[in-house]
Amino acid sequence: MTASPTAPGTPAPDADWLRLDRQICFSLHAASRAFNGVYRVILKDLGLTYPQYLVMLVLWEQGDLPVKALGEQLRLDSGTLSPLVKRLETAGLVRRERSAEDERSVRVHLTEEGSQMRARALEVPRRIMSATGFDLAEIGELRARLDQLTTALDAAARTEAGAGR
Amino acid sequence: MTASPTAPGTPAPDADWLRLDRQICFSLHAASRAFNGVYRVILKDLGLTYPQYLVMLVLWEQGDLPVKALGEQLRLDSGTLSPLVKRLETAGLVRRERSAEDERSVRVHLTEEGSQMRARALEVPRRIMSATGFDLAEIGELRARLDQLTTALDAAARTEAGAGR
DNA sequence: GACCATTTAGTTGTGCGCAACTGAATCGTG
DNA sequence: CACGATTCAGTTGCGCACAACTAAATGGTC
Repeated sequence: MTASPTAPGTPAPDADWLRLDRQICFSLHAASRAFNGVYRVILKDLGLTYPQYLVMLVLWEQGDLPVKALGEQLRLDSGTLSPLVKRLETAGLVRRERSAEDERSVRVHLTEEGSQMRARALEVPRRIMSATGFDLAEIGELRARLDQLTTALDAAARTEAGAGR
Repeated sequence: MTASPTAPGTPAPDADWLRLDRQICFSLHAASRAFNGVYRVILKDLGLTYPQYLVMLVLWEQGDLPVKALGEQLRLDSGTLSPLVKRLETAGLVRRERSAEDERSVRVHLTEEGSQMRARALEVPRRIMSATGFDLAEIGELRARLDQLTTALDAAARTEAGAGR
């Protein structure tokens, strides 16, 4: 089906590289979107998008944090986080407060409603797990691979970028 | 570091599930964005975004196709493809033509410039490969896993969706 | 204390992704 | 032939992601 169309023994010609290129990166891209689709369905009850859910997970786990710290953990910059957190605030789940010590910093606090949502979110992971059809070991293995990949890609993006920062 | 914070012998409490959940889905999400970042750097010379590059790959491989067929192969709907293809047309890489037999269908044709770009794109896969730090076998393995995951997730999204179509 | 570089959020603009919808062409069935 | 359902592309609206920028606060150095 997706097997090589190349005659046996022939080194992969450029055309095959383009095919392969599509396959690997596309697989990742497609898997990411598929995950997003499942989350969209499961999170609909909570009224959260997947990135919003990620922010809530971090807050539930670590308590109030500055936007900066959220961005570091989720690898998102203020251009993404600022409007996202603002939407969470509009939904009544968080509150933003300028830090007293450092007026540049904005801490994101959970509201009562935001804290209470955690209880309703507890079932989400299990539903996601079952949707993948993978067991814990397989997921762990895949996760390790992906993290390894991300690290390599991030490093490559910096060097490929020429005189990268 | 990311190891379980749970006391030995204790069955993972719900809190740990929320942690794990963040890790697996987040890993995939992060890897996908990291890939996108590398492509952004590498494709800048060609003036393409990653999704635009995917469309060009399909056209280089299979020749002119209706929008519908592009969407099936890339798992994208017209809401995404229509403006994307329009941008490719503005860039002079493709041409859109209503099919004569079926006036509903629009075939996407490569222009001369679009066809010629293929030669310049041939080096892209190798640069991407080297950016991943993975060899062919590892990539193939990862791809198989991801495709398996996508299939499971797509199916789950349909059934989770309640009376899903 | 004055000045400049850095840090931190936020804003703007562009593109992707998807749900929901519109409109035109086609097909099927009576 | 007529009429309703379906198919296909496109549009609208919303949210995410990121580059590039702005604005305010902070820190370091002379």
